[in-house]
Amino acid sequence: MKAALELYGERGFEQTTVAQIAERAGLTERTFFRHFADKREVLFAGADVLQERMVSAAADAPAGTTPIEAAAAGIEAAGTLIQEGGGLPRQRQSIIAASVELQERELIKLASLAARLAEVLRGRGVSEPEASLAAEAALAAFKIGFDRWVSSDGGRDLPQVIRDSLDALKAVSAGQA
Amino acid sequence: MKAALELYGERGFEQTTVAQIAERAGLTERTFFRHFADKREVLFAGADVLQERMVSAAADAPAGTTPIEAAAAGIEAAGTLIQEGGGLPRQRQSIIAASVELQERELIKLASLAARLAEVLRGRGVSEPEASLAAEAALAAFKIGFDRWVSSDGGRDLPQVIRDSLDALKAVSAGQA
DNA sequence: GTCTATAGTCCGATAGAC
DNA sequence: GTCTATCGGACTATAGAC
Repeated sequence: MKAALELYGERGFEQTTVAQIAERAGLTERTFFRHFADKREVLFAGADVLQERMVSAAADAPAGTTPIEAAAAGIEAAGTLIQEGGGLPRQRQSIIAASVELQERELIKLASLAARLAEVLRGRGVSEPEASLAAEAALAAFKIGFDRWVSSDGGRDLPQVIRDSLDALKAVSAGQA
Repeated sequence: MKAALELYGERGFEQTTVAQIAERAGLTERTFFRHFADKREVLFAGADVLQERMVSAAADAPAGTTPIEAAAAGIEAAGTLIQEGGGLPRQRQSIIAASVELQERELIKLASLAARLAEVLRGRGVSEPEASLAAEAALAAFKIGFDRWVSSDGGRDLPQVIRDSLDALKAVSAGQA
């Protein structure tokens, strides 16, 4: 997996073959596909942990919290976890940004997060379509906040950037220019 | 292309080979790939027309329209166009729903719509991140409205369903349960 | 660990439309 | 003559089957 990330960074995702990854890691191709369903999954190995963290945070929000704020708790917790990854998330994102195939995979992972978040909200008594809409809105804020955090050089706090994004989304939804 | 849609519906997308499509259409595999970049693109042949319609509608919104309402004009126009497709969009969606690969492609097309919409909003003087957030919020309402329209049997009006979704998103963003 | 089906690319050749 | 659509065969890599 370290070998895969290195090669994706060096030559690009499409230009890297599984054979090359296996060689560098001292394995066979067959073994690679045992660990990862396909070439792309290497980049999304930690997705389930992130999902769990987000779900827990949203589910643990105090009773009476509005749907959008419960969702906000989820995406801020996700931001905290990502920030703990240090420079790796940024490196990972630059690889993804260079490949349409990887962006497709990224988007379906985000969609899966939104679906789980909507599920949590429904568990909190929110009905449809409000649960799905709150979840999608929160994920939009998460995505854009994360993008801004990645492209900013510096030591901005990711959960805070995500929070600001969500607040901006609220404002723009309310019709503020 | 008609041949491809038939086969995807009959045996499923993954179980259909390009050779089978080509055979039914009376062509060769090579020719299929001249028309479509890959197996999935067949399902998204009209995407550029939809994008243009959406972009025009958003760009033509009266000056002074708020960002979210300009975006709303775009997604409602897209809904009108889809509705003119009759039963085809529903058939298309049932094929997509059965394949993760196709869902990935669908999501990146929607992301492309959001990106174009954000561009239009910036052209209208909206700054970032507000432009991207309004675009993403609108697309979320579009997606969920479309899903609800597809799963409803009846003759509901798609642009109206999308409009209702956006209004619900506004309400939920404002913190209403 | 081997074998195989399939997707998708590259090279070029051919032929009708205008 | 140029543009566009078709076809043929060889080739690589992914991914699944055995």
